[in-house]
Amino acid sequence: MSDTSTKRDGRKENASATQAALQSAALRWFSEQGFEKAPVGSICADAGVTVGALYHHYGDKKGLFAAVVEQVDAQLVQAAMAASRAVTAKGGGAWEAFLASIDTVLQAGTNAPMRRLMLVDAPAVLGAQVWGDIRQRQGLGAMRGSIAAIQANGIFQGHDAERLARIVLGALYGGMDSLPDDEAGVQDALADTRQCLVAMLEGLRNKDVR
Amino acid sequence: MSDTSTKRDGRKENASATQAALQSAALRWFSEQGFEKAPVGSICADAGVTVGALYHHYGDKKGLFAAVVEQVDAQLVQAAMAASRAVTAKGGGAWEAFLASIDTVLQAGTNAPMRRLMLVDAPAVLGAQVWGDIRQRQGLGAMRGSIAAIQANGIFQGHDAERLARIVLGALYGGMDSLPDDEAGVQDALADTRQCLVAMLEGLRNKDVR
DNA sequence: TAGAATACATAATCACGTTATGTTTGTAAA
DNA sequence: TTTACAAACATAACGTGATTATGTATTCTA
Repeated sequence: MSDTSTKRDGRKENASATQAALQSAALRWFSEQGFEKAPVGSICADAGVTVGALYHHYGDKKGLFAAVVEQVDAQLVQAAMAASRAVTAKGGGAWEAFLASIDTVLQAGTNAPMRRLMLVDAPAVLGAQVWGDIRQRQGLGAMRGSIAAIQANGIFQGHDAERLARIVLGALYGGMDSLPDDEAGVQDALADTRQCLVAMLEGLRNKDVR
Repeated sequence: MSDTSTKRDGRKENASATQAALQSAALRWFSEQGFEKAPVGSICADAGVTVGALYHHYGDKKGLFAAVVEQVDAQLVQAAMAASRAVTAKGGGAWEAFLASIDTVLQAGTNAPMRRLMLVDAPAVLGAQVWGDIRQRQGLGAMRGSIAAIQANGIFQGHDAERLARIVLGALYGGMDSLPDDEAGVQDALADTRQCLVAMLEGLRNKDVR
């Protein structure tokens, strides 16, 4: 009588529900207060569970943090790829699609708390190994893919895609750092930042290095 | 009888001696173990003082860390400026002098522990305010000065020097991130990284943006 | 020379992450 | 149906390490 396709494990449903609640509460605390000043007790209280649940699912505080970081990073990659595809769908070339994805990341960098979470706390808290793995799966991997794609179109030839990806992302992060924290005038700063980045990329594009 | 020019405060001498010992020990612990895994007790034991001395001079652990970071950053700026001046002294132009200073920073980035200390731990531990002030006084300020100098030579015109400085430093840090941790092959990677960076900068240099 | 301030040392204290130990509940086998 | 087992938590200590409160010696100043 028990249809195996509809038979679901009530435990797993509950578990993923508490995981979602924990990650949601954790995202708020981590982004608003930073990793250090976000007590596990507060996060769990917000999520409506006890610390036991947290340690059962994530092992430790860093584990929960890693899950949050990867989730946010994945969403950003999705948005960037969507923007890229939108340009392609409208007949844009690989280069324009590439720039569109960069624009998306820049726009996301407008959010200061998110910037700290992803670019400041994440590398420090998670360490080179864990953070490196997450980057490879998400942002860095996507950027490397994008660069490899435009390299296939004859652009950016002659250099390691991995290295180019890191340098481009670094410049992108530097540009995000130059954005003002307050809301006013962000769009102007954003436009100027974009121009600088595009100029550098165009230079890299057209130049036959060495 | 007391000659004011030679009369020195014995307390201050002792104080600066313990500060030097403290910062020296702290630099070792912070660079080798990272800020988190460097107990104040161990640092003080290495320095030959008790925790009372640390809290008397620096207020808290972060205060000591900030002092170490600023000291290291200042030394790097000194080295970069020296390299730049050396090029100028040999008849090189402003552009070549600029590239020489960048080379110096890149070379310093070869040291992985130092990279974590200055680029990973520092922003996370000190926070945007304190770290931003240190950067303005040291690395970022120097880079902004260099860019303003070459802008005076007709290069990099039409953009905010502050923004350009952040973007260039970001690209530089991204390039440092792409360097292998092991010793072998660092020089090759360094050379390739340098080529990428120079190409981007040349692009920014020659392009009349917008 | 008295007083004040600096420069520490020492010994609690306290916050917070972690863990050890229960308890419940769903589920699969007997 | 019952038994057993494991996942999914809750609860209450525990331990570590940063901070602080307090004491003391030394040096300068008035």
